[in-house]
Amino acid sequence: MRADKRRRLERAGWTIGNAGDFLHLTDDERQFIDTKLALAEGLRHLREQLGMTQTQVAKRFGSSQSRVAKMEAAHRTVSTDLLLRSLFRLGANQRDVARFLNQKSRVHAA
Amino acid sequence: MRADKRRRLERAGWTIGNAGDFLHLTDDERQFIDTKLALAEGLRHLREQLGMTQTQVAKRFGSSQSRVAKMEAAHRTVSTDLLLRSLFRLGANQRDVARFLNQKSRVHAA
DNA sequence: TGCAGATATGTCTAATCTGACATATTATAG
DNA sequence: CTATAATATGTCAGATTAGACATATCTGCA
Repeated sequence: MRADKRRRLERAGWTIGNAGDFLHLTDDERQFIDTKLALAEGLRHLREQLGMTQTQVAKRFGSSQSRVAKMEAAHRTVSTDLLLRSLFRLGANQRDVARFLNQKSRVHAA
Repeated sequence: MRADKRRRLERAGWTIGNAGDFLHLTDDERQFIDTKLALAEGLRHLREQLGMTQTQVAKRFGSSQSRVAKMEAAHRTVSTDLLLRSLFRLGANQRDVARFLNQKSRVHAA
């Protein structure tokens, strides 16, 4: 992995010291992170397709813009429960979610 | 929905008074529950395929048998984060998870 | 029936997540 | 550049979830 991916993970709240540390993640932890990132990206795409701002989405969710930003960043304080519920609230269905997961992972082992 | 489904949801910890109450769930909440049930079933099938008991799985997870039982029951005190992490720990990958989601939901609107 | 292994349920405390809010950064128009 | 809308980051208190443990129920089988 290089800088771009690294930055994404760090922005997502994963405390990563360096690439070496990253490699300490077990395979299943990596897959879990990939899954979260996939859902987060799906949420962002869905919102953009709907032509909504994070603030508008937040209002619809009864949440705040900052939480929506964190959802889309797959921040560590955001659970997959929240991501899934949010996707469904924006009109996605299980098949859509499955499609997001099958999309090639955006983060690969270094 | 009928008794069997109803019982499943109740066992899963969803406080359901009656079918009418169930219908008060919004569509997105129903989809979220379906998703959780799909992951929970996937976990049970995976464990059975591996020929492991809940206790063995618990040991591997560093958790307890009771937690594993609750995972497989999609109990309300179990998050999708825990279900996903557990699936990956048992060797599933994102594609497998996506397949579980695409499996026809086992719970349908009444 | 009665025992043993497996699975299910209830409750507790610590850890994690949630929305709110303040504030910072970034992007776009004029 | 410089407003202004949009998005991102940090922190906190209240809500939810995690694992532990006790205990109950279920499932064969002698």
